[in-house]
Amino acid sequence: METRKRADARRNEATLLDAAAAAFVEAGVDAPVRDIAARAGVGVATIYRHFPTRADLIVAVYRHQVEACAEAGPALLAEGGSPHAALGTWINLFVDFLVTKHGLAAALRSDDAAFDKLHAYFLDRLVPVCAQLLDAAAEAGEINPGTDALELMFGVGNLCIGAENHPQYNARHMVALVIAGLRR
Amino acid sequence: METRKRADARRNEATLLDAAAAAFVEAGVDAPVRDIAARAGVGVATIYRHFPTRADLIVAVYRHQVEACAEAGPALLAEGGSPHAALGTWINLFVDFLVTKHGLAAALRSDDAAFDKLHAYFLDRLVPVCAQLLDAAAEAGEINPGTDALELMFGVGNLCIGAENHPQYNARHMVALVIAGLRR
DNA sequence: TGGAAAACGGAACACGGTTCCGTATGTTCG
DNA sequence: CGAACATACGGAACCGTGTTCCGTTTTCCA
Repeated sequence: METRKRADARRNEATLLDAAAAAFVEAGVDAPVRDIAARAGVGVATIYRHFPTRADLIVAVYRHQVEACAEAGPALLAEGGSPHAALGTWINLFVDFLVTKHGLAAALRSDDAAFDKLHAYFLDRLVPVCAQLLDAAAEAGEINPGTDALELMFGVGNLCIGAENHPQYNARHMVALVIAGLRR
Repeated sequence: METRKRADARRNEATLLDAAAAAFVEAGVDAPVRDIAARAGVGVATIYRHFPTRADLIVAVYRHQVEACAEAGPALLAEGGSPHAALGTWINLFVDFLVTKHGLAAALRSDDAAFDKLHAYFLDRLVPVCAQLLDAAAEAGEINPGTDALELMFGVGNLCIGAENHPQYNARHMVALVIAGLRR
């Protein structure tokens, strides 16, 4: 069996997740480490012990939402509508997720090494789903084949940066153009 | 006449522009203030005296290139080809500019107040040009009207973030999709 | 040439991430 | 039950970067 963690450690981890989630809502995923620690009533080192990089913490906080998004892909395809429509709907789910998490899109695109894990997690989990949707649409002759799923996800992620500020900019409009541009 | 600046001040300003340009090429537009100062052989305060915010420095370094891009818009239209093609070519000029300036796209999208001037400068200078091209294409019936030039520029800028790293991502592919998506 | 005004340099400060280490607490075994 | 060990903790200390302050130097004009 795996070595059992100490009770206080498990308790602190849960407390930290709550505190981080709250801090992220208020101040974005760049919320200062000290703030999160203070909110949870622990020392800063405790955060680093449980989540060595900020990416680990972000992944832990949002893991279930990412899973839900990943699982929605095949479900949309199974509904039997047009694959292109399914792709569009799914991308919009992803956009909804990103734009409601202040700064997450910016963190995702960051090339800072600390965010490699975040990058890897999102890509590992979501790119295959996107690829599946792209393949289905290409097979149905609705879009031109040859678009790389990774590139598409990267681009959509980029389009979502700064969407929550700047009210003049609506990421969904640009994403819609991209989806339209895929059409054969 | 405007109050004449001291000779050493003018000299330092020119030196700083050179140093900053060099630093930007090597380390991107986020190059540490101290590095730029050291390169120019001046103290850090001298930078702040001449360019109160980083945005001022960036604008000063790239002003002529932005002007060139702005002037290319009407020129492309005047060449007599299809307005939609002109729009595509012009956007690609803009993309070329952004992706060769490490971190500039990221700075542009930043909502940090320090970059307001950078934002304003780019938008004031380039959005009208983009709008002109959009209008021409719409009038020619090549694209659907209703796309906001500001939104398009913002989106294209976002797509260029991180293009110079991540070799798997080519901003131009995504931009091409957006341009294609504009088509009626 | 003298002195006021302009400009300078670098030390000092602020702030956020990261690490270290002495202390406290949970756990296990006699 | 209680001692001893491992685990986890807190917060002070450290580092890098942007920003400001102030005593000193340079320019320029009278």
